[in-house]
Amino acid sequence: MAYEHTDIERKWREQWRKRGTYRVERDPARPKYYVLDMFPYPSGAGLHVGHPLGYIASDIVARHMRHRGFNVLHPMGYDSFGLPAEQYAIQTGQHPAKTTEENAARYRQQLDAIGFSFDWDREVRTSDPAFYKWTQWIFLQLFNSWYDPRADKARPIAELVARFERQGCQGQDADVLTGDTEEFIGPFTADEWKGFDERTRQMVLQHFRLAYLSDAWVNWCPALGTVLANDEVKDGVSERGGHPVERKRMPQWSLRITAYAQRLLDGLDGLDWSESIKEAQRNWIGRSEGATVRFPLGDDFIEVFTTRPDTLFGVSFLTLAPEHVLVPKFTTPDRRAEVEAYVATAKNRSERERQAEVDKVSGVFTGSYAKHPFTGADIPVWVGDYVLGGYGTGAVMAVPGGDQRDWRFAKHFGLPIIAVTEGADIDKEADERKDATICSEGFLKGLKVPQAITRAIEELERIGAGTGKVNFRLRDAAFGRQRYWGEPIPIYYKDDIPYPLPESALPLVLPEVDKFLPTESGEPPLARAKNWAYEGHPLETTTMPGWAGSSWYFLRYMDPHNAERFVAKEAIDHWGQVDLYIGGSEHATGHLLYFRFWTKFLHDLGLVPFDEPVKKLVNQGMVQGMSMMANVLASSRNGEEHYRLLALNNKVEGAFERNYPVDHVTFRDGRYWINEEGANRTRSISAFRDYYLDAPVIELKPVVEKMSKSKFNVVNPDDIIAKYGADTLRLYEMFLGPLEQSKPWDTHGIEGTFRFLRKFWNLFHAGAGPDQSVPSTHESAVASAKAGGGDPIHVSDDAATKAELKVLHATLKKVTEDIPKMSFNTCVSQFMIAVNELHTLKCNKRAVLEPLTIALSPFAPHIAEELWEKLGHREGIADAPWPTWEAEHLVEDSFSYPISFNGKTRLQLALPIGLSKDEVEAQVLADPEVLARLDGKAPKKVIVVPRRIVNIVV
RNA sequence: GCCCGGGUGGUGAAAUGGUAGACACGAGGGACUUAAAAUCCCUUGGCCCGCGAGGGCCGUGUGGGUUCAAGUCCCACCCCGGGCACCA
Repeated sequence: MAYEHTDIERKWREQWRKRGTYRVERDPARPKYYVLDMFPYPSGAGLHVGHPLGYIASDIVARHMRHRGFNVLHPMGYDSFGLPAEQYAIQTGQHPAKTTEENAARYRQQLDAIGFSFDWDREVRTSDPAFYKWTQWIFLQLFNSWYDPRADKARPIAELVARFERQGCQGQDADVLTGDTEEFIGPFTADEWKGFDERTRQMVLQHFRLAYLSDAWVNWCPALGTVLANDEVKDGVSERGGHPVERKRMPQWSLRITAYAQRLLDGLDGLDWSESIKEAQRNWIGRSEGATVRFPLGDDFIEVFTTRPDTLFGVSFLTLAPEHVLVPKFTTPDRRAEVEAYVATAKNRSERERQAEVDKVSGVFTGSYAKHPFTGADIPVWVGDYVLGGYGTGAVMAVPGGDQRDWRFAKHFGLPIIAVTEGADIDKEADERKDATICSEGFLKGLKVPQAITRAIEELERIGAGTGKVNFRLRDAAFGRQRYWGEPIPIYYKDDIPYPLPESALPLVLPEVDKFLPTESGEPPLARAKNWAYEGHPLETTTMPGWAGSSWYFLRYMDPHNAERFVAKEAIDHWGQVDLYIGGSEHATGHLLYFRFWTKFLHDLGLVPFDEPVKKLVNQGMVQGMSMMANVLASSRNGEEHYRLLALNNKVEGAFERNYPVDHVTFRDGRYWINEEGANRTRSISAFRDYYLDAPVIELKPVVEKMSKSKFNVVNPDDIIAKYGADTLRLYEMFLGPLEQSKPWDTHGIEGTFRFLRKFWNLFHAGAGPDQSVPSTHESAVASAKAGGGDPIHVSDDAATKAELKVLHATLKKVTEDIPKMSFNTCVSQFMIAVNELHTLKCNKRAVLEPLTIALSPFAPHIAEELWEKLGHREGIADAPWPTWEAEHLVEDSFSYPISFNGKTRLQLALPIGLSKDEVEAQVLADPEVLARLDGKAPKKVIVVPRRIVNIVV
């Protein structure tokens, strides 16, 4: 009978659900394995064929490990808070919860159709109060913790308070872990602490809490009533709507991830992650060693960070960032107007812009002079937007002789350029070499750069003008969003001082609001809620960002229904770290860094026994779409002829004989783009051409680009499954190429994997019925399936031949070795080879087909399960032990040696396996053809690699 | 500019330093069929010689090198993709 994938797959989807095949319980008797996919956001667009790529790979590993006797955790859920649902809500008034519910249902339907072995009983959603109760709870732990530099870990804030009461804040404690914009808090004594009022105490503690409220620079858009991310701002206006955006200091919740910078950096070394992701994280954390230097100015000072204290004698001016807090103080009255004007424009430019426009030098003199700590010379203080407020101290000591940006600034404003290194041509450019010798006058003269750095730091520390310091590029993470659809932050305000909600008040459930927009006065949407208060005190109105829930969700899967704890200790102890995490590389520095940060924090509190969430990380490549571009010759109104590009997402042949939906035509990037899917109205291509282009087609060519709805090149897995089945889809996605690589999707290639499954099926059914050569109709297949799956298969219980066993074991070996290497494409190829060979051998032996079915089941679970049942098994295939390969079946009697002359293969010679090197050489040199080629000459050298090659050098 | 990937047939690709192009698509030819679909068989990197059996030369982005032997290792460069960047 024919391979009726639709019926088989429907049958097993139901059976697996009924039987609870993929439900998983903790089993201490077995070793555990945790396979996780990156948390998806259930978007309204549904899945395209690129999305399941990683899920299929992880499913294969999960199923494989289960066959190997592991207790496998393989869950799925939704990162269901997020912007798209909120935007949709703003536009339509539909509650985001409803949109989210619908989208999740659609996702589920699509995921189910692919036959994943997810344990859906463990599904979690970040927008579910039962889940975000614990996200809020972790936030409270962060709020109630500080980072103790002595222990190098987070500790309860109560310990810090006790410490202040005992000995105040001195030394190391006073070296507070400030966020990027906090003002410096000086040391204080225990008595001073006791004398502080509540407001001051809370303010001081904000400087230590790991979740803290502080004033931070944000891109504020008054028209939208919201804060925008850097990439939502272009040319000083919002990308959406073009409203003006200003840089503004606003109270913002932040997480002190900077406290973990060094540990986040160090932890990377032990991880089995791709080097590119680890590098991206290292760059993002951006550790640099150097020194802070204080330049006195009146009763105050300017502190800078530099990696080159050896160039101190080359300092000719200081530059402050426009947003630096001391700018107003150091501006002299005669300069005030000019400085204020400059600051007003400069600080409103986004950081992106300031960084992008390298050649535009701008700045202004404040009128003040600071004292050089070594020479006592007067150093003019400037303001320049090439200095960023958020990095280092927001001020630089400018060394035009040693730093190209300082050099450009000095050239532009005619400031002195002092040579700091020997051999520098400072008229042309700064000398940034790190192997130079210092030439500037002073005690560093003649030293090499590294020695000079050490010496300069010693001197700075000796005279109390500075200290050696490690600086990080990493900044604290903004944690508040002026949005509705996120976790409410469990904070209330009493006399404007933030206090945490008690644990008993969690979850703080997202309130109903009349509109999902900011209030008229610019408050976030939550300010619209009635009675948004705790015991009469107003509640925080910002919500958490998208990455909050995803920073710890992997723990919740271990114990998803626990109402008492975020996860039970026994569950964490059993499941431990994620053994394999699969997802896109776009999360390199966002999610994956926060994920590690939260895990380390929870580890510090003794809540989890490990401090890295993921042992092995694999990034799947992108599946790209294929767009067809047509070059057409078009005439414009003024009569000029020029080429236009027209894109189609279909094959070239006959493209212009079909009808195209006009509403799927867009003009973008100077091109027309058409899509032929989903038409309401259609217009023939000739009419289309007349209407739009009036032009003949000149050329058609395919273009590979991102698969996306906006490019009309999306391929929906549902369509593929309807035609070929989920097993074919799974195999084909894996067959496309290495998992990590990006590759274009071409539906045409799928025929090969479909044919393979049919051939595999036919191995069991050849000669099984009178009509085997004639495929049965769809109706008859349904009927026989209803009869109880008792369709005849035709397998023999005879012993397998040597040749058959060789095919089987070669395949088992390849697949067993390649799955752990994530090399799934080669597995599929091997299955194809096996089936082709068994077909040639006319093999229908149970002894061969049964183990092969188990090996195939992680890749194509439906067909495997169906055949498994037909082979007479009552238990499902999921727990069938993985068949092991045996080397004895792979030994050959002879090996066909490629005989090469000077490295070029010229002939083949079959020789028995057991021969020694010398015997091989003797036999080869006795061969008539070899002799003929040697033409009487003696070979210079003969290389014999047993079972590999013979190379004759002449 | 810096840091990661990657360049192999018409296409997706394979290849512990050891027969480059497995496997699959597409294409061409053939069988079966009234026909189509499905299935099966053969050919398929390029060029050249030969009626044929067969044989030769070239070939893994480019140029060098190491080696008996290089897609694979080393050096220099070019191109494509991704990330980061006035980071002091």
